[in-house]
Amino acid sequence: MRPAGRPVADGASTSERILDAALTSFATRGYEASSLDALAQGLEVRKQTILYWFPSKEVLLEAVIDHSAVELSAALEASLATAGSGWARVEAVVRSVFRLAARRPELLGLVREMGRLGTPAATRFVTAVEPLVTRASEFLEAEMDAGHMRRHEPRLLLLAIYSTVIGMLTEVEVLRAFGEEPTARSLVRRRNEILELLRSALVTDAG
Amino acid sequence: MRPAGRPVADGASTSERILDAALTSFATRGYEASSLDALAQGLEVRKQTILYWFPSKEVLLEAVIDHSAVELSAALEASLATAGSGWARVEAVVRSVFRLAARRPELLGLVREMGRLGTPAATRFVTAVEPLVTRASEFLEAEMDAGHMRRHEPRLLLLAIYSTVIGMLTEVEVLRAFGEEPTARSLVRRRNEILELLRSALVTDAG
DNA sequence: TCGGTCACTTACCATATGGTAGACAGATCC
DNA sequence: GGATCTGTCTACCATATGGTAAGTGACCGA
Repeated sequence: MRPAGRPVADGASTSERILDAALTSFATRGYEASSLDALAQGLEVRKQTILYWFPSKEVLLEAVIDHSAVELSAALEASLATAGSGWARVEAVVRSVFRLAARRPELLGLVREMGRLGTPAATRFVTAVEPLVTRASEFLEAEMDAGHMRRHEPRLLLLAIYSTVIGMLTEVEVLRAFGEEPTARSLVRRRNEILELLRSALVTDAG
Repeated sequence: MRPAGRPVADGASTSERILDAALTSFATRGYEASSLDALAQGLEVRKQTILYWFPSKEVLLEAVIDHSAVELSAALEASLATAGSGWARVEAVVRSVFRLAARRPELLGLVREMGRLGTPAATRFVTAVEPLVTRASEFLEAEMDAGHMRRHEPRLLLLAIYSTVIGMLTEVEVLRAFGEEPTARSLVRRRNEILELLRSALVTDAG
């Protein structure tokens, strides 16, 4: 029995730990399938502690969405801000998405979960990510104008890149279902194939 | 109040209607988030009728998986059996996947749901689809041997194709979240872009 | 030292869930 | 016409769920 009262401040705060565990659970098991009880048990805390920080499960979801959108945006904004232009810069961003997928798969998992969650949640997420999408679109458009890339609708292009990466996540799941745990080597090779696929589809001879 | 006793035999049988509704619900809302009550209500039937045909929710899931695997395999085996070789035949199969995604999105949605469902369910599905995967792998390998396609590990190649299509499904969801209902025109154009992407990545000059 | 706040607890509650037991009505077979 | 089988129903149950109310102890400022 853990005593009541103010806890020892070891590492992450309770609300942060809740957010993190909720993100993982929502992204892997799904929002509706995640129970507050199970969440609390994993955190070695009572369910009411969760409801103290986030007055309802829906509010918790919104907080998870906002938090994730910020983290996602920060990670990608950083790579978007790197120097360079043309394909090199696109490749840098895509590689950072790969890194993000390896380091925080829950983040991309949550994005995938968006389709399942209703319009309100999806809208909230999209709104939070909108600035990032706009920046990326503008960059792509500039590159097309400069003749470095084939002309595409930039939003669709982003979606193509995004869905390719999401697809790679799914691939890993399917491989596991086939009982073949992908090796680090094979994953790296696969990434390079995907990059080559994107490059050949996007870049002009001048790029 | 619908009377008890034997129902009128109008169209699909009850068990088929249950299977179909369950597939849709499992694929869109997820297995755990789908309640038997809600399912029954949609079918204008009591929950116990579902439990009469499928003695537990888990058995229902297994039936849905088996049923879907058969339908999926049938649709793709048919297109695999078409004449032709090289890229033309690959394109025929991919196009049939696109058609399937348009006609029965639940089927591909269930495949995507597999990652969430535990190992038993995923194993069951993979086992049921295994012959199809083997056939497709053999075809791809033969094409590579004949020099029509660049050399890849055929399973990874299938996964690439699969994840590209799954990705396109996700794209539509994201577009909708952005409030942009994709038009039939834009979807067709997108499909052609994806086919071109695959072609350029797979086919050799001799293909 | 003492009241207040903060972080977390126990004690409940209404509802929804998957599942069981058994009644009941129509069809079928003898 | 009665027994039986089939498909659906009503009645019920144990458990799990999201959420409310109220308590408890540690810490803090006056």
